[in-house]
Amino acid sequence: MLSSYSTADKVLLALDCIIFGFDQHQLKILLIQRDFEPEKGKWSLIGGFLKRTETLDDAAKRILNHLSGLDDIYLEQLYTFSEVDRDPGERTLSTAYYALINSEDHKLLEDGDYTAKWFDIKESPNLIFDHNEMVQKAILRLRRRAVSKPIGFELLPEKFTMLQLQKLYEAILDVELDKRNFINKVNALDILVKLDEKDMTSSRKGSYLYQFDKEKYDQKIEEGFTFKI
Amino acid sequence: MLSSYSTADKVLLALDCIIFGFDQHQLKILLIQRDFEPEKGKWSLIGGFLKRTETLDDAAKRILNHLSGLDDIYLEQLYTFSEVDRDPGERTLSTAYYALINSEDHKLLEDGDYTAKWFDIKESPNLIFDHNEMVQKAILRLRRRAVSKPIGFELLPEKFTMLQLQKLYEAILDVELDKRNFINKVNALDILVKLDEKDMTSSRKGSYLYQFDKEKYDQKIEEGFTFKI
DNA sequence: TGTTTTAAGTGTTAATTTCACATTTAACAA
DNA sequence: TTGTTAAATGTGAAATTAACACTTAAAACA
Repeated sequence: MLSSYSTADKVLLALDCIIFGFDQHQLKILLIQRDFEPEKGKWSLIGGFLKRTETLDDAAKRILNHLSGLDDIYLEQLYTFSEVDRDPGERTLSTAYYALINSEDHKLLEDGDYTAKWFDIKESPNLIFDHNEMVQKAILRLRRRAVSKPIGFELLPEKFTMLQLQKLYEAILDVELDKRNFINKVNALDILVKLDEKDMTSSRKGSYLYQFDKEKYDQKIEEGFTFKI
Repeated sequence: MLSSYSTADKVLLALDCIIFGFDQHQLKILLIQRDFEPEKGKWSLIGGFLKRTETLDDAAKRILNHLSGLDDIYLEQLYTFSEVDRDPGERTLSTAYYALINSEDHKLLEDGDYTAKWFDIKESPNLIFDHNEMVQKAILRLRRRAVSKPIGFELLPEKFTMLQLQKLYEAILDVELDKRNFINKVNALDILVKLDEKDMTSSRKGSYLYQFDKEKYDQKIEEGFTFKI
């Protein structure tokens, strides 16, 4: 190997977080207004730079927490973007992370330093640099993920109705699903507990609430099962 | 955003290439003996450092070519590894790339500076740093990839037998497949041309050779079809 | 020349999964 | 009590997948 440590170039490594949110209806994305040059004032993903003493996973969490107040979010690495001129300021690579959270549960910080704001995914503004590309890639990954492992149970309120779960899947996959088939498939997974309680806000009859059985779920994951909507 | 360019840390960014090969029987992996400290003499993935003026894709190609003589290989980004002490020499992150090639077609350079050598995937030596982990992750990705899109047609000789194709899938997936079902599924894809020629090396009767119909294949890819063995 | 040997080639059936689809029911309101 | 609203429920047809064994072509050999 000809290149050794001493002669190799060092680079800036940024992180950008694609945070998807679900508010019972729509898939949203969390963006901030960039407060420094270049591209000051434009919308961008939540981002920052890696420090020498942390892993990428740690950095993604730190940056997300710092810029949005969000805590305890499971972030997954997506891809490292490396076009030479992707950031006109300085040669910077960026590792993108993504997460899917319940945008109603997690309250955003609202102080003056920066503004993090939820956008409907279909109406989000144009983003700086290669951030649009990052979002596209994250959506594709999220979809593939959603149909292979049950994603998003963690996303809903602790108790939720089948319809809510279905809406979540419909939002992620951007398709309409058949109610009966959806219920049958989810029930076949055997990872939900049907409660005696009903949610009465949406209809006269009320709809049963379900809870997610963490133990069974973890067991199934271990067995390596896949979910296919 | 509080961190700006000037205050951010710069880091070394390495690349490591997981090159899978197939020689009609086994899945192999290409390794080299490291010729500098730390860990000099131990086996490792083919790796090097990113230069400031190139993309990761370009760097991966350059490094692979330089250390193995392999050219024109399609490499795909796998993951960026970032444990703080993953490289005891200096704080270094590494983006891993992987590829699958026909190890008989591509001849390796054989000069004295370094030694690249194929190992049976099931008998490969222990590797330095986190390279074992990289290989594991690459295998999983390759498997997922293999069952969703037809991979590996490019891997075989131009003309190949059904059995060769089946062996390739068996090697990647590490399972045994039923001959009849395999043939039926592949034929259903309608992307192979059956030739009048036979391969007489393996049996008295001889087995028909097939060729891969690039045009049909590209068209199917465009239509977004998936392959499921 | 015909008998043996070897791997290639081939098709059917049962089981499972997926999809499409319409009526009844519980609760409240009027 | 009647009307209204959304929730709950099941079946049959179609498609896909999985399991499975015998025949055939060609060369080798007697």
